[in-house]
Amino acid sequence: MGGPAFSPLYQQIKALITRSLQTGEWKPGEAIPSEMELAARFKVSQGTVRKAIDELAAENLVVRRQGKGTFVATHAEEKIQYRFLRLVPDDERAEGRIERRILECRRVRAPADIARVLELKSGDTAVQIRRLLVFAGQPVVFDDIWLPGAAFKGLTAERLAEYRGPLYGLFESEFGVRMIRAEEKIRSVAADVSVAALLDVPAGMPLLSVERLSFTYGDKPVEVRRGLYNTQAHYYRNELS
Amino acid sequence: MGGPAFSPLYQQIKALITRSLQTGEWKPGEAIPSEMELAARFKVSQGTVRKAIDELAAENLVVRRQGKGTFVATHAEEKIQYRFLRLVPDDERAEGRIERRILECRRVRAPADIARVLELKSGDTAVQIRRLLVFAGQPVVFDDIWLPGAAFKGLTAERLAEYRGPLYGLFESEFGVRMIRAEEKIRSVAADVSVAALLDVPAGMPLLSVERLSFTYGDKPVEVRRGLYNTQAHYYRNELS
DNA sequence: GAGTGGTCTAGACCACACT
DNA sequence: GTGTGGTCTAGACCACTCC
Repeated sequence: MGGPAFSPLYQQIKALITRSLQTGEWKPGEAIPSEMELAARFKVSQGTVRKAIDELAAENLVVRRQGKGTFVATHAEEKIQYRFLRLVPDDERAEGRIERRILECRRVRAPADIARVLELKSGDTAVQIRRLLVFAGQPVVFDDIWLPGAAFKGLTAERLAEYRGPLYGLFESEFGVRMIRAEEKIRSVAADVSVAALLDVPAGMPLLSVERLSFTYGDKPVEVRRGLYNTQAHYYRNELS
Repeated sequence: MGGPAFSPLYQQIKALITRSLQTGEWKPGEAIPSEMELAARFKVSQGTVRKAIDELAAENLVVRRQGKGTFVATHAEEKIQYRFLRLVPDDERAEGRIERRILECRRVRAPADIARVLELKSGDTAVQIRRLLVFAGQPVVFDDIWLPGAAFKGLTAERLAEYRGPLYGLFESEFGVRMIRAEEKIRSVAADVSVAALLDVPAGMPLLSVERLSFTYGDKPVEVRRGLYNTQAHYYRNELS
Protein backbone atom coordinates (compact mmCIF):
# COMPACT_ATOMS: atom_id res chain seq x y z
CA MET A 1 0.00 0.00 0.00
CA GLY A 2 2.51 2.60 1.12
CA GLY A 3 0.20 5.59 1.61
CA PRO A 4 -0.27 7.28 4.96
CA ALA A 5 -3.05 5.50 6.76
CA PHE A 6 -4.94 5.79 10.00
CA SER A 7 -8.19 4.22 8.92
CA PRO A 8 -9.30 0.64 8.30
CA LEU A 9 -7.78 -0.95 5.24
CA TYR A 10 -11.12 -1.32 3.49
CA GLN A 11 -11.76 2.41 3.89
CA GLN A 12 -8.46 3.15 2.18
CA ILE A 13 -9.36 0.75 -0.61
CA LYS A 14 -12.75 2.41 -0.87
CA ALA A 15 -11.07 5.79 -1.20
CA LEU A 16 -8.76 4.46 -3.92
CA ILE A 17 -11.66 3.01 -5.88
CA THR A 18 -13.64 6.24 -5.44
CA ARG A 19 -10.69 8.13 -6.82
CA SER A 20 -10.63 5.96 -9.93
CA LEU A 21 -14.35 6.56 -10.36
CA GLN A 22 -13.76 10.27 -10.01
CA THR A 23 -10.90 10.45 -12.51
CA GLY A 24 -12.97 8.47 -14.98
CA GLU A 25 -10.71 5.40 -15.14
CA TRP A 26 -14.00 3.50 -15.38
CA LYS A 27 -16.88 5.32 -17.06
CA PRO A 28 -20.54 5.30 -15.98
CA GLY A 29 -22.22 2.10 -17.11
CA GLU A 30 -18.92 0.23 -17.51
CA ALA A 31 -17.76 -2.67 -15.37
CA ILE A 32 -15.00 -2.07 -12.85
CA PRO A 33 -12.34 -4.79 -12.43
CA SER A 34 -13.38 -7.94 -10.62
CA GLU A 35 -12.89 -8.25 -6.88
CA MET A 36 -9.98 -10.62 -7.43
CA GLU A 37 -8.24 -8.20 -9.79
CA LEU A 38 -8.68 -5.30 -7.40
CA ALA A 39 -7.45 -7.44 -4.52
CA ALA A 40 -4.32 -8.24 -6.51
CA ARG A 41 -3.83 -4.61 -7.54
CA PHE A 42 -4.12 -3.31 -3.99
CA LYS A 43 -2.40 -6.32 -2.42
CA VAL A 44 -5.21 -7.10 0.02
CA SER A 45 -7.57 -10.02 0.35
CA GLN A 46 -10.72 -10.29 -1.71
CA GLY A 47 -12.80 -9.90 1.46
CA THR A 48 -11.35 -6.48 2.08
CA VAL A 49 -12.11 -5.32 -1.46
CA ARG A 50 -15.58 -6.78 -1.04
CA LYS A 51 -16.28 -4.71 2.05
CA ALA A 52 -15.09 -1.56 0.29
CA ILE A 53 -17.35 -2.25 -2.70
CA ASP A 54 -20.23 -3.09 -0.36
CA GLU A 55 -20.14 0.45 0.95
CA LEU A 56 -19.82 1.97 -2.51
CA ALA A 57 -22.84 -0.07 -3.58
CA ALA A 58 -24.77 1.09 -0.50
CA GLU A 59 -24.00 4.68 -1.53
CA ASN A 60 -25.19 3.99 -5.08
CA LEU A 61 -21.81 4.73 -6.62
CA VAL A 62 -21.63 1.26 -8.14
CA VAL A 63 -24.11 -1.50 -8.86
CA ARG A 64 -23.35 -5.18 -8.33
CA ARG A 65 -24.74 -7.78 -10.68
CA GLN A 66 -24.21 -11.36 -9.72
CA GLY A 67 -22.42 -13.38 -12.32
CA LYS A 68 -21.64 -10.31 -14.42
CA GLY A 69 -19.58 -7.91 -12.42
CA THR A 70 -19.70 -4.57 -10.64
CA PHE A 71 -20.70 -1.54 -12.70
CA VAL A 72 -20.29 2.20 -12.34
CA ALA A 73 -23.70 3.65 -11.52
CA THR A 74 -25.27 5.95 -14.08
CA HIS A 75 -28.23 8.30 -14.29
CA ALA A 76 -28.70 7.36 -17.93
CA GLU A 77 -30.11 3.89 -17.33
CA GLU A 78 -33.66 3.29 -18.38
CA LYS A 79 -34.57 1.42 -15.23
CA ILE A 80 -33.45 3.89 -12.61
CA GLN A 81 -34.37 7.01 -14.54
CA TYR A 82 -35.15 10.07 -12.47
CA ARG A 83 -33.50 8.56 -9.41
CA PHE A 84 -33.79 11.82 -7.51
CA LEU A 85 -37.36 12.72 -8.50
CA ARG A 86 -39.72 11.70 -5.72
CA LEU A 87 -42.93 12.87 -7.34
CA VAL A 88 -45.50 10.11 -7.81
CA PRO A 89 -48.94 10.30 -9.46
CA ASP A 90 -51.93 9.66 -7.18
CA ASP A 91 -53.23 7.33 -9.82
CA GLU A 92 -50.43 4.81 -9.95
CA ARG A 93 -51.64 3.32 -13.22
CA ALA A 94 -51.05 6.69 -14.90
CA GLU A 95 -47.29 6.12 -14.89
CA GLY A 96 -46.69 7.61 -18.30
CA ARG A 97 -43.66 9.22 -19.84
CA ILE A 98 -42.32 12.51 -18.57
CA GLU A 99 -41.91 15.28 -21.12
CA ARG A 100 -39.31 17.98 -20.57
CA ARG A 101 -39.87 21.50 -21.92
CA ILE A 102 -36.89 23.81 -21.83
CA LEU A 103 -38.03 27.41 -21.33
CA GLU A 104 -34.67 29.08 -21.05
CA CYS A 105 -30.95 28.41 -20.87
CA ARG A 106 -28.55 31.28 -20.39
CA ARG A 107 -25.15 32.13 -19.00
CA VAL A 108 -25.10 34.91 -16.42
CA ARG A 109 -23.12 36.29 -13.54
CA ALA A 110 -23.98 34.04 -10.61
CA PRO A 111 -26.24 35.81 -8.12
CA ALA A 112 -24.69 36.09 -4.66
CA ASP A 113 -26.82 33.40 -3.03
CA ILE A 114 -26.14 30.91 -5.82
CA ALA A 115 -22.43 31.73 -5.86
CA ARG A 116 -22.24 31.10 -2.14
CA VAL A 117 -23.76 27.64 -2.13
CA LEU A 118 -21.95 26.56 -5.31
CA GLU A 119 -18.71 27.90 -3.86
CA LEU A 120 -18.06 30.21 -6.82
CA LYS A 121 -16.02 33.37 -6.73
CA SER A 122 -18.02 36.56 -7.07
CA GLY A 123 -18.22 37.41 -10.75
CA ASP A 124 -18.00 33.78 -11.91
CA THR A 125 -20.56 32.85 -14.50
CA ALA A 126 -23.34 30.38 -13.96
CA VAL A 127 -25.74 28.56 -16.25
CA GLN A 128 -29.39 29.08 -15.50
CA ILE A 129 -31.97 26.67 -16.89
CA ARG A 130 -35.71 27.03 -16.56
CA ARG A 131 -37.86 24.14 -17.59
CA LEU A 132 -41.14 22.35 -17.11
CA LEU A 133 -41.80 18.70 -16.45
CA VAL A 134 -45.01 17.63 -18.09
CA PHE A 135 -46.85 14.48 -16.97
CA ALA A 136 -49.55 13.21 -19.32
CA GLY A 137 -49.93 16.61 -20.93
CA GLN A 138 -50.17 18.49 -17.65
CA PRO A 139 -47.27 20.72 -16.53
CA VAL A 140 -46.53 19.63 -12.97
CA VAL A 141 -43.04 20.83 -12.12
CA PHE A 142 -41.32 24.14 -12.80
CA ASP A 143 -37.57 24.01 -12.21
CA ASP A 144 -35.10 26.86 -11.91
CA ILE A 145 -31.67 25.24 -12.18
CA TRP A 146 -28.24 26.76 -11.57
CA LEU A 147 -24.91 25.23 -12.54
CA PRO A 148 -21.33 26.48 -12.33
CA GLY A 149 -20.48 27.91 -15.75
CA ALA A 150 -16.91 26.62 -15.84
CA ALA A 151 -17.91 22.96 -15.66
CA PHE A 152 -20.73 23.29 -18.17
CA LYS A 153 -19.20 25.11 -21.11
CA GLY A 154 -21.19 24.57 -24.26
CA LEU A 155 -24.46 23.80 -22.55
CA THR A 156 -27.17 25.43 -24.64
CA ALA A 157 -30.94 25.29 -24.98
CA GLU A 158 -30.45 23.36 -28.23
CA ARG A 159 -28.32 20.67 -26.59
CA LEU A 160 -30.90 20.40 -23.84
CA ALA A 161 -33.80 20.15 -26.26
CA GLU A 162 -32.11 17.43 -28.32
CA TYR A 163 -31.27 15.22 -25.37
CA ARG A 164 -33.67 12.47 -24.39
CA GLY A 165 -33.84 11.41 -20.74
CA PRO A 166 -32.99 13.02 -17.44
CA LEU A 167 -30.70 16.03 -17.18
CA TYR A 168 -28.35 14.13 -14.90
CA GLY A 169 -27.76 11.66 -17.71
CA LEU A 170 -26.68 14.50 -19.98
CA PHE A 171 -24.48 16.10 -17.32
CA GLU A 172 -22.80 12.74 -16.86
CA SER A 173 -22.19 11.83 -20.50
CA GLU A 174 -21.49 15.29 -21.93
CA PHE A 175 -19.79 17.09 -19.06
CA GLY A 176 -18.43 14.29 -16.89
CA VAL A 177 -20.28 15.55 -13.86
CA ARG A 178 -21.91 12.75 -11.83
CA MET A 179 -24.50 13.69 -9.24
CA ILE A 180 -23.93 11.49 -6.22
CA ARG A 181 -26.29 12.75 -3.57
CA ALA A 182 -28.50 15.73 -2.84
CA GLU A 183 -30.16 17.58 0.00
CA GLU A 184 -33.65 19.00 -0.31
CA LYS A 185 -35.43 21.68 1.68
CA ILE A 186 -39.16 21.41 1.24
CA ARG A 187 -41.75 24.05 1.99
CA SER A 188 -45.27 24.99 1.07
CA VAL A 189 -45.67 28.25 -0.87
CA ALA A 190 -48.31 30.11 -2.85
CA ALA A 191 -47.95 30.27 -6.64
CA ASP A 192 -47.08 33.73 -7.90
CA VAL A 193 -48.67 34.97 -11.08
CA SER A 194 -45.92 33.95 -13.49
CA VAL A 195 -45.46 30.45 -12.13
CA ALA A 196 -49.21 29.99 -11.93
CA ALA A 197 -49.42 30.66 -15.65
CA LEU A 198 -46.65 28.19 -16.42
CA LEU A 199 -48.22 25.44 -14.33
CA ASP A 200 -51.72 26.26 -15.48
CA VAL A 201 -53.09 26.84 -11.99
CA PRO A 202 -54.70 29.87 -10.30
CA ALA A 203 -52.37 32.39 -8.70
CA GLY A 204 -52.08 31.71 -5.00
CA MET A 205 -52.43 27.94 -5.40
CA PRO A 206 -50.35 26.11 -2.78
CA LEU A 207 -47.28 24.55 -4.38
CA LEU A 208 -44.52 22.39 -3.03
CA SER A 209 -41.23 24.28 -3.04
CA VAL A 210 -38.29 21.88 -3.34
CA GLU A 211 -34.87 23.46 -3.08
CA ARG A 212 -32.24 20.92 -4.00
CA LEU A 213 -28.50 21.13 -3.61
CA SER A 214 -26.71 18.34 -5.49
CA PHE A 215 -23.19 17.09 -4.88
CA THR A 216 -20.64 15.25 -6.93
CA TYR A 217 -17.54 13.36 -5.76
CA GLY A 218 -15.89 14.76 -2.68
CA ASP A 219 -19.13 16.38 -1.56
CA LYS A 220 -18.58 19.20 -4.01
CA PRO A 221 -21.83 21.13 -4.63
CA VAL A 222 -22.53 21.44 -8.38
CA GLU A 223 -26.20 22.23 -8.79
CA VAL A 224 -28.88 24.32 -7.18
CA ARG A 225 -32.39 23.45 -8.27
CA ARG A 226 -35.47 25.28 -7.14
CA GLY A 227 -38.55 23.31 -8.03
CA LEU A 228 -42.19 24.18 -7.67
CA TYR A 229 -44.48 21.14 -7.77
CA ASN A 230 -48.20 21.11 -8.35
CA THR A 231 -49.37 18.45 -5.88
CA GLN A 232 -53.01 18.29 -6.87
CA ALA A 233 -52.63 14.99 -8.71
CA HIS A 234 -49.15 13.98 -7.54
CA TYR A 235 -47.38 13.68 -4.22
CA TYR A 236 -43.81 13.73 -2.96
CA ARG A 237 -42.99 10.29 -1.64
CA ASN A 238 -40.57 9.72 1.18
CA GLU A 239 -39.43 6.73 3.19
CA LEU A 240 -38.41 7.06 6.81
CA SER A 241 -36.37 4.52 8.71
CA MET B 1 -30.22 -25.27 11.89
CA GLY B 2 -33.23 -27.55 11.25
CA GLY B 3 -35.77 -24.92 10.25
CA PRO B 4 -37.22 -24.76 6.76
CA ALA B 5 -34.88 -22.73 4.63
CA PHE B 6 -34.44 -21.54 1.07
CA SER B 7 -32.58 -18.32 1.74
CA PRO B 8 -29.02 -17.50 2.78
CA LEU B 9 -28.13 -18.61 6.27
CA TYR B 10 -27.57 -15.09 7.49
CA GLN B 11 -31.07 -14.12 6.34
CA GLN B 12 -32.52 -16.96 8.38
CA ILE B 13 -30.48 -15.86 11.39
CA LYS B 14 -31.66 -12.32 10.82
CA ALA B 15 -35.26 -13.52 10.80
CA LEU B 16 -34.72 -15.44 14.05
CA ILE B 17 -33.18 -12.41 15.75
CA THR B 18 -35.98 -10.19 14.44
CA ARG B 19 -38.48 -12.65 15.91
CA SER B 20 -36.85 -12.36 19.32
CA LEU B 21 -36.97 -8.58 19.04
CA GLN B 22 -40.62 -8.81 18.11
CA THR B 23 -41.61 -11.13 20.96
CA GLY B 24 -39.79 -8.91 23.40
CA GLU B 25 -37.13 -11.42 24.45
CA TRP B 26 -34.85 -8.37 24.52
CA LYS B 27 -36.48 -5.05 25.35
CA PRO B 28 -35.77 -1.68 23.72
CA GLY B 29 -32.59 -0.21 25.14
CA GLU B 30 -31.28 -3.56 26.38
CA ALA B 31 -28.28 -5.40 25.00
CA ILE B 32 -28.85 -8.49 22.89
CA PRO B 33 -26.51 -11.48 23.39
CA SER B 34 -22.99 -11.14 22.02
CA GLU B 35 -22.17 -12.32 18.53
CA MET B 36 -20.35 -15.33 19.96
CA GLU B 37 -23.33 -16.34 22.08
CA LEU B 38 -25.73 -16.00 19.18
CA ALA B 39 -23.36 -17.96 16.94
CA ALA B 40 -23.36 -20.76 19.52
CA ARG B 41 -27.13 -20.64 19.95
CA PHE B 42 -27.81 -20.84 16.21
CA LYS B 43 -24.87 -23.15 15.49
CA VAL B 44 -23.33 -20.92 12.84
CA SER B 45 -20.09 -19.00 12.65
CA GLN B 46 -19.67 -15.59 14.21
CA GLY B 47 -19.27 -14.07 10.75
CA THR B 48 -22.72 -15.20 9.74
CA VAL B 49 -24.29 -13.70 12.86
CA ARG B 50 -22.32 -10.55 12.16
CA LYS B 51 -23.74 -10.20 8.69
CA ALA B 52 -27.28 -10.68 10.04
CA ILE B 53 -26.73 -8.03 12.70
CA ASP B 54 -25.13 -5.72 10.13
CA GLU B 55 -28.39 -5.64 8.23
CA LEU B 56 -30.47 -5.16 11.36
CA ALA B 57 -28.22 -2.24 12.29
CA ALA B 58 -28.60 -0.77 8.78
CA GLU B 59 -32.38 -0.93 9.26
CA ASN B 60 -32.08 0.79 12.63
CA LEU B 61 -33.53 -2.15 14.53
CA VAL B 62 -30.42 -2.46 16.67
CA VAL B 63 -27.47 -0.23 17.49
CA ARG B 64 -23.90 -1.48 17.74
CA ARG B 65 -21.54 -0.01 20.29
CA GLN B 66 -17.95 -1.12 20.06
CA GLY B 67 -16.64 -2.66 23.24
CA LYS B 68 -20.08 -2.68 24.86
CA GLY B 69 -22.44 -4.77 22.78
CA THR B 70 -25.40 -4.57 20.46
CA PHE B 71 -28.55 -2.88 21.77
CA VAL B 72 -32.18 -2.92 20.81
CA ALA B 73 -33.00 0.42 19.20
CA THR B 74 -35.45 2.66 21.02
CA HIS B 75 -37.38 5.84 20.29
CA ALA B 76 -37.00 6.87 23.92
CA GLU B 77 -33.32 7.77 23.71
CA GLU B 78 -32.38 11.36 24.27
CA LYS B 79 -29.94 11.49 21.40
CA ILE B 80 -32.11 10.18 18.60
CA GLN B 81 -35.36 11.80 19.74
CA TYR B 82 -37.92 12.51 17.03
CA ARG B 83 -36.14 10.20 14.64
CA PHE B 84 -38.96 10.46 12.13
CA LEU B 85 -39.54 14.22 12.35
CA ARG B 86 -37.80 15.92 9.43
CA LEU B 87 -38.78 19.48 10.29
CA VAL B 88 -35.82 21.79 10.83
CA PRO B 89 -35.82 25.47 11.86
CA ASP B 90 -34.42 27.94 9.28
CA ASP B 91 -32.41 29.44 12.07
CA GLU B 92 -30.32 26.46 13.09
CA ARG B 93 -29.27 28.07 16.36
CA ALA B 94 -32.91 28.13 17.47
CA GLU B 95 -32.87 24.39 18.13
CA GLY B 96 -34.91 24.56 21.34
CA ARG B 97 -37.16 22.05 23.00
CA ILE B 98 -40.33 20.88 21.37
CA GLU B 99 -43.52 21.22 23.39
CA ARG B 100 -46.41 18.85 22.76
CA ARG B 101 -49.98 20.00 23.34
CA ILE B 102 -52.64 17.31 23.30
CA LEU B 103 -55.92 18.71 21.97
CA GLU B 104 -57.97 15.56 21.93
CA CYS B 105 -57.76 11.81 22.48
CA ARG B 106 -60.80 9.67 21.89
CA ARG B 107 -61.89 6.18 20.93
CA VAL B 108 -64.20 5.95 17.94
CA ARG B 109 -65.31 3.62 15.21
CA ALA B 110 -62.54 3.70 12.64
CA PRO B 111 -63.56 5.64 9.54
CA ALA B 112 -63.50 3.53 6.39
CA ASP B 113 -60.31 5.04 4.95
CA ILE B 114 -58.40 4.64 8.21
CA ALA B 115 -59.71 1.10 8.72
CA ARG B 116 -58.52 0.17 5.27
CA VAL B 117 -54.93 1.30 5.61
CA LEU B 118 -54.62 -0.01 9.20
CA GLU B 119 -56.13 -3.30 8.06
CA LEU B 120 -58.96 -3.16 10.64
CA LYS B 121 -62.31 -4.87 10.29
CA SER B 122 -65.22 -2.53 9.69
CA GLY B 123 -66.62 -1.58 13.09
CA ASP B 124 -63.28 -1.95 14.92
CA THR B 125 -62.45 0.94 17.21
CA ALA B 126 -59.57 3.32 16.66
CA VAL B 127 -57.85 5.89 18.84
CA GLN B 128 -57.75 9.39 17.43
CA ILE B 129 -55.27 11.90 18.78
CA ARG B 130 -55.08 15.54 17.80
CA ARG B 131 -52.13 17.52 18.97
CA LEU B 132 -49.87 20.46 18.30
CA LEU B 133 -46.11 20.61 18.23
CA VAL B 134 -44.89 23.95 19.52
CA PHE B 135 -41.39 25.22 18.71
CA ALA B 136 -40.18 28.15 20.80
CA GLY B 137 -43.71 29.18 21.68
CA GLN B 138 -44.98 28.99 18.10
CA PRO B 139 -47.37 26.20 17.07
CA VAL B 140 -45.83 24.72 13.91
CA VAL B 141 -47.34 21.27 13.45
CA PHE B 142 -50.90 20.04 13.78
CA ASP B 143 -51.17 16.25 13.84
CA ASP B 144 -54.24 14.09 13.43
CA ILE B 145 -53.17 10.62 14.53
CA TRP B 146 -55.01 7.30 14.20
CA LEU B 147 -54.11 4.06 15.97
CA PRO B 148 -55.77 0.65 16.12
CA GLY B 149 -57.86 0.58 19.30
CA ALA B 150 -57.07 -3.02 20.20
CA ALA B 151 -53.33 -2.46 20.53
CA PHE B 152 -53.68 0.78 22.46
CA LYS B 153 -56.15 0.00 25.22
CA GLY B 154 -55.90 2.45 28.08
CA LEU B 155 -54.41 5.28 26.03
CA THR B 156 -55.99 8.49 27.32
CA ALA B 157 -55.38 12.21 27.05
CA GLU B 158 -54.10 12.13 30.64
CA ARG B 159 -51.49 9.47 29.89
CA LEU B 160 -50.41 11.48 26.86
CA ALA B 161 -50.20 14.71 28.80
CA GLU B 162 -48.09 13.17 31.56
CA TYR B 163 -45.58 11.58 29.22
CA ARG B 164 -42.41 13.48 28.37
CA GLY B 165 -40.76 12.85 25.04
CA PRO B 166 -41.88 11.59 21.66
CA LEU B 167 -45.09 9.61 21.24
CA TYR B 168 -43.19 6.70 19.76
CA GLY B 169 -41.32 6.35 23.04
CA LEU B 170 -44.61 6.02 24.89
CA PHE B 171 -46.02 3.57 22.35
CA GLU B 172 -42.90 1.48 22.78
CA SER B 173 -42.68 1.44 26.58
CA GLU B 174 -46.39 1.39 27.45
CA PHE B 175 -47.90 -0.59 24.61
CA GLY B 176 -45.02 -2.63 23.25
CA VAL B 177 -45.49 -1.22 19.75
CA ARG B 178 -42.21 -0.29 18.05
CA MET B 179 -42.35 1.88 14.95
CA ILE B 180 -39.77 0.53 12.52
CA ARG B 181 -40.27 2.49 9.35
CA ALA B 182 -42.77 4.83 7.74
CA GLU B 183 -43.89 6.14 4.36
CA GLU B 184 -44.86 9.75 3.86
CA LYS B 185 -46.91 11.40 1.14
CA ILE B 186 -46.24 15.10 1.02
CA ARG B 187 -48.35 17.77 -0.63
CA SER B 188 -48.96 21.47 -0.45
CA VAL B 189 -52.40 22.53 0.77
CA ALA B 190 -54.20 25.66 1.90
CA ALA B 191 -55.02 26.02 5.61
CA ASP B 192 -58.72 25.73 6.34
CA VAL B 193 -60.25 28.00 8.96
CA SER B 194 -60.00 25.65 11.92
CA VAL B 195 -56.39 24.60 11.31
CA ALA B 196 -55.43 28.20 10.59
CA ALA B 197 -56.68 29.14 14.05
CA LEU B 198 -54.73 26.33 15.70
CA LEU B 199 -51.50 27.19 13.92
CA ASP B 200 -52.04 30.92 14.32
CA VAL B 201 -51.87 31.68 10.60
CA PRO B 202 -54.34 33.25 8.15
CA ALA B 203 -56.85 30.94 6.51
CA GLY B 204 -55.63 29.90 3.07
CA MET B 205 -51.96 29.94 4.11
CA PRO B 206 -50.00 27.24 2.24
CA LEU B 207 -49.14 24.39 4.59
CA LEU B 208 -47.18 21.20 4.11
CA SER B 209 -49.47 18.19 4.31
CA VAL B 210 -47.55 15.13 5.51
CA GLU B 211 -49.50 11.90 5.51
CA ARG B 212 -47.53 9.23 7.30
CA LEU B 213 -48.18 5.52 7.48
CA SER B 214 -46.00 3.84 10.11
CA PHE B 215 -45.14 0.15 10.29
CA THR B 216 -44.02 -2.15 13.06
CA TYR B 217 -42.39 -5.59 12.77
CA GLY B 218 -43.46 -7.63 9.79
CA ASP B 219 -44.45 -4.49 7.87
CA LYS B 220 -47.67 -4.30 9.81
CA PRO B 221 -49.24 -0.81 9.55
CA VAL B 222 -50.04 0.58 13.00
CA GLU B 223 -50.38 4.32 12.68
CA VAL B 224 -51.80 6.87 10.30
CA ARG B 225 -50.67 10.40 10.95
CA ARG B 226 -51.87 13.40 9.02
CA GLY B 227 -49.68 16.37 9.76
CA LEU B 228 -49.99 19.98 8.67
CA TYR B 229 -46.74 21.92 8.94
CA ASN B 230 -46.30 25.66 8.91
CA THR B 231 -43.15 26.08 6.80
CA GLN B 232 -42.67 29.81 7.21
CA ALA B 233 -39.78 29.42 9.66
CA HIS B 234 -39.07 25.70 9.27
CA TYR B 235 -38.47 23.35 6.40
CA TYR B 236 -38.78 19.64 5.74
CA ARG B 237 -35.33 18.25 5.20
CA ASN B 238 -34.62 15.29 2.96
CA GLU B 239 -31.52 13.51 1.75
CA LEU B 240 -31.40 11.87 -1.65
CA SER B 241 -28.88 9.26 -2.66
C1' DG C 1 -7.43 -8.59 32.04
C1' DA C 2 -11.75 -10.07 30.15
C1' DG C 3 -15.35 -9.24 27.06
C1' DT C 4 -17.29 -6.81 23.25
C1' DG C 5 -17.63 -5.36 18.47
C1' DG C 6 -14.36 -4.28 14.24
C1' DT C 7 -10.94 -5.72 10.81
C1' DC C 8 -8.41 -8.87 7.90
C1' DT C 9 -7.23 -13.08 5.93
C1' DA C 10 -7.55 -17.52 3.23
C1' DG C 11 -9.98 -20.95 1.43
C1' DA C 12 -14.18 -23.50 0.12
C1' DC C 13 -18.33 -23.76 -2.08
C1' DC C 14 -22.83 -21.78 -4.23
C1' DA C 15 -25.65 -19.06 -7.72
C1' DC C 16 -25.73 -16.83 -11.81
C1' DA C 17 -24.39 -15.24 -16.63
C1' DC C 18 -22.13 -15.79 -20.83
C1' DT C 19 -20.39 -18.66 -24.45
C1' DG D 1 -16.77 -24.56 -18.61
C1' DT D 2 -15.07 -20.21 -16.98
C1' DG D 3 -15.56 -16.14 -14.55
C1' DT D 4 -18.31 -13.24 -11.78
C1' DG D 5 -20.39 -11.87 -7.39
C1' DG D 6 -22.56 -14.19 -2.94
C1' DT D 7 -22.19 -17.08 1.17
C1' DC D 8 -19.96 -19.40 4.93
C1' DT D 9 -16.33 -20.73 7.77
C1' DA D 10 -12.32 -20.48 11.14
C1' DG D 11 -8.94 -18.16 13.14
C1' DA D 12 -6.01 -14.14 14.20
C1' DC D 13 -5.52 -9.72 15.76
C1' DC D 14 -7.12 -4.75 16.80
C1' DA D 15 -9.89 -1.08 19.34
C1' DC D 16 -12.79 0.03 22.82
C1' DT D 17 -15.19 -0.37 27.50
C1' DC D 18 -15.47 -1.69 32.02
C1' DC D 19 -13.65 -3.65 36.16
